[in-house]
Amino acid sequence: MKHMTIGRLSKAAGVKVTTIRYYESINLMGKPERSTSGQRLYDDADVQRLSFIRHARDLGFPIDSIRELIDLQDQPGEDCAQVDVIAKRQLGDIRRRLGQLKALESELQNMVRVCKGGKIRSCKVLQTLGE
Amino acid sequence: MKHMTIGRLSKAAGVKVTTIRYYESINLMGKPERSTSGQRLYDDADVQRLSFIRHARDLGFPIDSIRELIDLQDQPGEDCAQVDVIAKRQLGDIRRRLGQLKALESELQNMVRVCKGGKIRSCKVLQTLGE
DNA sequence: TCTACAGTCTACAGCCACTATAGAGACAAG
DNA sequence: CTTGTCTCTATAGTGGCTGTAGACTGTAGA
Repeated sequence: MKHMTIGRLSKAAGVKVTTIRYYESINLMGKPERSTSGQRLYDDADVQRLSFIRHARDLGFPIDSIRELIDLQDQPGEDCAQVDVIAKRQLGDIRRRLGQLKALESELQNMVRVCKGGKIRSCKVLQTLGE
Repeated sequence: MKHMTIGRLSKAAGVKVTTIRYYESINLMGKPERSTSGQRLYDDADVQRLSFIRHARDLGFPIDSIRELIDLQDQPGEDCAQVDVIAKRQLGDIRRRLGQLKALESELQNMVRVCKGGKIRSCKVLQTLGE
């Protein structure tokens, strides 16, 4: 019994309406049934799937990884090693970005700290950037 | 005396040729002189400016902030407070992203740690994502 | 001088993951 | 019946580039 409009799915899963339609257009969400007037109709399974996607997106998983994870979910008898690979790849990605950001933070912090005011002519921040 | 081709500028500043042309198209780099056959010609001032841009990009400054910084550079008598504002805004940005990434890292790390192998049916990682 | 081959040119499409906009039709509450 | 909210499609824009196609130019070696 599908009865949920896209707006209610949106609230239930915490994903914007436009984003849901976007997910449909890239086949991340399947094509839903339609009412006689053409409105999309969803059920609780769709809420589940969309919540899964949202959580994974919140954790920074790219869409393609999410696609892989969903495919894997449909093979409950297989070994979960591949899931682990995807999650660890994502963790590695995040750690790499963390490292980069930390380096940027300290360089920027240094730049800002040496600024004692004054004219642009002698601005340490700009000088550092120009090096 | 402008004599440097775009390829040599590219190497001198560490910015790809296509990116230089892109910067020109968005008016971040000015329109260069051309040789009789139409090739772009640059000089050392262009190397300086492009290096400045590159360093700022490496630090994650958005193009629009870089535009502001370049504009400020052209007013050496003004107070550098505005430069400070831009740099601190960028630092704030980076710190916000750092905070987010750290949160993601620990959540992902937890997910991966509880995985003891087994079948997808009982995969903790997928279960956590589905919640 | 001929020939390779690297470099350069323009113009446009594609990337990711959406977001925004326009214009029209559908539905629920008062 | 009106008002306001929801939904529909289609298309363009975001940021910061990257990739592709097809043509032209410049240079080094045989």
